[in-house]
Amino acid sequence: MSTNLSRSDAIYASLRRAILEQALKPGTKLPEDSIGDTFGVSRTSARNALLRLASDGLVEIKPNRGAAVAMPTLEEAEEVFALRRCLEREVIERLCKRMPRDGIDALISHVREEERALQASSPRSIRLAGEFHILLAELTGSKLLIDFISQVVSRSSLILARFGRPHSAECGIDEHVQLIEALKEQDPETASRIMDHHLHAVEDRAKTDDKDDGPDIAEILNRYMSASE
Amino acid sequence: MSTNLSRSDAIYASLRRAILEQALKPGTKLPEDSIGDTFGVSRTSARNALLRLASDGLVEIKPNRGAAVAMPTLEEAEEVFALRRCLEREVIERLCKRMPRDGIDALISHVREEERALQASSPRSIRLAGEFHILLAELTGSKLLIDFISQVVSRSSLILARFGRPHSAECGIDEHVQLIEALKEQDPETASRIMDHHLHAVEDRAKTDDKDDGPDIAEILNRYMSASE
DNA sequence: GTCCAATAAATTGCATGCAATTTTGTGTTG
DNA sequence: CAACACAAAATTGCATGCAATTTATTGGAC
Repeated sequence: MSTNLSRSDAIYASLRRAILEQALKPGTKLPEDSIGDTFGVSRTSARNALLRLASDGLVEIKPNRGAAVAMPTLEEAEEVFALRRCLEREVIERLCKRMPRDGIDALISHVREEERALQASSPRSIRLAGEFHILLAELTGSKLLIDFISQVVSRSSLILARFGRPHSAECGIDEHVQLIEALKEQDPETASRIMDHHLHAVEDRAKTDDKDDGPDIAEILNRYMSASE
Repeated sequence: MSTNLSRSDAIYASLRRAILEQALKPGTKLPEDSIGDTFGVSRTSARNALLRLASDGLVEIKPNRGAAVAMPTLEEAEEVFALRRCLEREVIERLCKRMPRDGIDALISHVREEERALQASSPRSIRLAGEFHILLAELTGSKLLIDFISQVVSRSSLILARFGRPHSAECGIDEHVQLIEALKEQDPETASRIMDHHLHAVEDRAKTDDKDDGPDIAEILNRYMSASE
């Protein structure tokens, strides 16, 4: 474990990543004991991490029944995307008013990384696609907006994992490129239109009905645990 | 303790209420041991409740330093109100499109309750004022929107507790009444204008600089613990 | 009086164990 | 075969204790 991260922080990061990269599928049980064993810690730390993931909406905890990766319904999917559109519109409006000095560069750099991950067929590409949107929110400088965007983006990923084609990224990179171009021009109308179009495309991609079962939890967590060291 | 509520649920509810009614002021330390002692449970349950309150933004937890009621800065205050305006606008738009069958009655009933609490000079009036907004969100039927509205309303209460006059409610009841009238007419423009005006008024009221120190934690928690039984 | 170091006290991070609850497996019956 | 009852196993909710960290107190020096 890294010196600065508490045990529960490390577990949180690993589980989060595994869920967002679709290695842990919706519905996958996450027993405290198994997680604790896998990370070589007690249930206490595992439980803390699960509580945090639950508040992010990535995990569902039912009393006396344990934790599992959240299983969004189609109804919830509608809600998430509707609210996401509202929030991302707000992000775009704010960024057209005020884009930080290195904002455009950071976005371009991020898209580069998305491209590299996609070419390498790395599972990271799925997570990075979502993180582009979180980066947009970060550029607004509003902590609470970042938190809310992060939640809707995470939930979108779950929806994709549940209802979309296996291992498909939720965003097209070219759509991100177009958005950056519009943000450069600081035209709220165009940028908002592109974001709206992009989010509808994301939503459509997320709603192809296709499901399969996931492999053994410890196996997956081992991979993600190593990655966080 | 109620039969259906877990220990941490009961503690969460009591602490939340105490914070929202301004009995526990921003910055108040919340030691696990004290809370556990007050409620007659171990630290485990106290810690779980604190973690939940932290994810709501009502409590701040720092590693190795413990938990305290959140202390919003003026900067955070700006953010919260800006985002709140965006979200409440979304609520209003949705309610003008679709108001549930008993929606208006529920709102009127709630305002009645606000009035009664205000007449009785009950600390509940502060909490109820915020809960009017949460009720609006509930009428949209969107779980996630309720969650986010709940967070911004809670944080607004903290801001008021920090920067506003002592024991002042964040909303004028007449403003709520006006809003209900506008929702009855299902006119999104008017309703949005009134809500915006209302939220600016709330924000102004929240920014009178005045602070004082709070009394003993156990004393306050005892009062709120009894109330949850 | 202020400042510093040492000590004591308070508190958190975490592991562990037990009781309660839920899930799974097995055997019996129709 | 399906349905049911019961036992065993797995898991959660929670309390408790210990080590680590932080905060408060005390005493001494200037």
